[in-house]
Amino acid sequence: MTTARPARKTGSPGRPGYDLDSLLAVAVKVFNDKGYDGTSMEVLAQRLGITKSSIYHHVSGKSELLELALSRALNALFAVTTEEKATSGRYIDRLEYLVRRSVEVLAAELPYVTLLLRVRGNTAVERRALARRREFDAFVSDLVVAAAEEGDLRPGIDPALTSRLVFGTVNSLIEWYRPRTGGTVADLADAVVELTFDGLRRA
Amino acid sequence: MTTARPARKTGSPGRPGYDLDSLLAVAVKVFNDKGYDGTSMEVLAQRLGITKSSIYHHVSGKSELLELALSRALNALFAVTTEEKATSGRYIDRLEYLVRRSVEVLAAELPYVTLLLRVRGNTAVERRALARRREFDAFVSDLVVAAAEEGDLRPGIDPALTSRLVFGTVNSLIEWYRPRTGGTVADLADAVVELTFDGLRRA
DNA sequence: AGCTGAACCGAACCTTCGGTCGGCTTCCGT
DNA sequence: ACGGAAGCCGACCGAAGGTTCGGTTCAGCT
Repeated sequence: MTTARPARKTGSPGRPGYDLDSLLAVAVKVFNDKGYDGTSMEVLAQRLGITKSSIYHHVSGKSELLELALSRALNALFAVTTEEKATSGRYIDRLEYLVRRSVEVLAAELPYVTLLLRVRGNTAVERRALARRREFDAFVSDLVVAAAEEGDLRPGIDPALTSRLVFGTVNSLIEWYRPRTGGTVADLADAVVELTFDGLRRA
Repeated sequence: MTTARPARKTGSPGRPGYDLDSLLAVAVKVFNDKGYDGTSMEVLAQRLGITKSSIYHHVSGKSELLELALSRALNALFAVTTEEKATSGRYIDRLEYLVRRSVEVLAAELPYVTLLLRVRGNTAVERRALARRREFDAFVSDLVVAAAEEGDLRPGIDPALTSRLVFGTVNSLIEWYRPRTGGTVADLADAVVELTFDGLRRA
């Protein structure tokens, strides 16, 4: 199960090997495979092709790996909330845009977002991440409420419930979506938006 | 964090305390809280209000607790696939019925299904559960394909993708649904079915 | 009263875990 | 050609992990 280690991009001084980013990428993959708690530094080192102690040259400990990964996911998601199309125009259009972009971010940063969505809150690092995630959820929830107030949603829909379901649909992508398997990300986003906004049944 | 232990129903011989079912219920709750790998037998014992070793009177080990819980969830889900309304009639109606009943099962067996949906496949027990879960997924996937062939789905819909999205929506309920918070389970099932089949946008 | 069955306890066991320490190797720029 | 920077290793440690074992407590039955 030992993976060959990647030659780092030349041009920088020092021995070739992992830099923080390439190491993090492997670590997150393993975390997603076995779960954070289920991953020991030992097996992580094996998959990296280096020893346990070498990991501590790059990070201060296991929890820092987690923190770096979670921050990356959260930053990518929050970046969407400040894009222009998410902050102006009719609310249902903002919502559609946000759903579409969320799918795209999720696809682009799949391993990191996956890890984020599985955090349980066992440690301080995890609890901080959960708090930021709730902020993001609130942003979307507000959009649904506003879209309902503008009269663009089907009548009789509960906004709070709806935003959770929509989110659930998007987030569930991590369970099966894998890059370069079938269509493009844009196709995927189209399908999600279509199902969410127009439904399954023939009109 | 020590929880008082429940008095078992009298009438049976032996010292009062936990029986397998009541113990399992607590264990699953803790597993969902902290994750299976994140739960030590020590903290589990604390929450039970008994000692570590006492747990081994009821089960052979940590993994048996997991196995019992996962079986319970899987049996409940598979039971739906043999109900009459899931095996006869137009396929889109079978599908709608299955979605509705899945929501109900998920609500009724919430902790157990939650645990099931978080399994990663680290151990043999987990891998067996994942295999059975894939069987269930295949059942639903076939329904969507058949409904498309009967012409009851919106044109241009990819059945494989759709079944995954629909399932994702249902399964995402475990992330936030809690019993006795707001409406009944039937209301919830209605909302899920409505969003899934008729969509969000005003017609 | 005495026995039996179910549930429980305490202390130990061995393994695995996350983390530390001091020293070595490989590359780049000069 | 050589010095510093970046990367790596092997041996080790204390703590926490799951599990075992011999013995104890408590309720109901006869």
